[in-house]
Amino acid sequence: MEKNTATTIFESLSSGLRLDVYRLLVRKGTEGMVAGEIASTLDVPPTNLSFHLKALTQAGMLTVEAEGRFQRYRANLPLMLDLIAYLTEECCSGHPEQCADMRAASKCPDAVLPPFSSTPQTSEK
Amino acid sequence: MEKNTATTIFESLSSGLRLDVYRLLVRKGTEGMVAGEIASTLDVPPTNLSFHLKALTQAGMLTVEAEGRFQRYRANLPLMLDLIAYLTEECCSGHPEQCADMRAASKCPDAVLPPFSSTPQTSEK
DNA sequence: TGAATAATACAACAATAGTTGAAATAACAA
DNA sequence: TTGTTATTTCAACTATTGTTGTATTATTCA
Repeated sequence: MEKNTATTIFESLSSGLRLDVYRLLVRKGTEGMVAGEIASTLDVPPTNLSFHLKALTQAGMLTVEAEGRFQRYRANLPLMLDLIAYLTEECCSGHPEQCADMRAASKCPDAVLPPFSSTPQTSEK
Repeated sequence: MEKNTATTIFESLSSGLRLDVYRLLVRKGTEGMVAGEIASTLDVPPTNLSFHLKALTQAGMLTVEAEGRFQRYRANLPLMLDLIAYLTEECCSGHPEQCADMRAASKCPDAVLPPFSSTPQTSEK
């Protein structure tokens, strides 16, 4: 993953409203929601929502599909998993026992750090 | 996790420089680095780095420990794992088969979505 | 003690992001 | 066709963030 891709993703989730949108769509899964439905659910002006949907979509966090005059948005979960892999790339490089310690300290020990659990990731700097 | 915690974390990683700092420290593991070492490695003015270290530390992404007149910074990996759990909370609520599909679409299929892995494995439907 | 070093705080300015209402575009329905 | 609905684009304004140099605090060492 490119560094710019990662920062754009983080930027896209750094607003409370955009985070609400993304999490709402994660819950909806493959069904997704159309723009107006999202706007009324979160009680934001359509023009403002459109601004944030654009940011999320350009970051790749959402996909959009036209349905007549509606636009259906869905969360792009695979991209999130790729981001996680990028973040933990070369974690504790050369010292896997440290990774195990940190993992155990999480409230969610079932979350597997990709480079620790499996084949080494290719580092693209 | 509080929503404000999550947006502050994303905000803290939305700058290219702060992302460089975080990833550098993830690689260093429990050893960490002192501020001046980070500044010279990334070639940024100390005053500017200090600004960004403060943001990352206030977001909880870094810990800091005084060593005489040095300040040693380390990445807080457990918080990242908690963030992942928060993001994928209630993913595809009620439709685990969708989660499996999305997971398979990732470049990193070994990355386990926490709420999916802790969901009862007995599939009905 | 006094000089040197590590790091942060402050102030000023430059740059970017967020919100809103009005207007434009495009699809549907009567 | 004409009117209605869904969504986006645009322009203006407000608010926030990023960078830099200087000053300050605190620690080490001669």
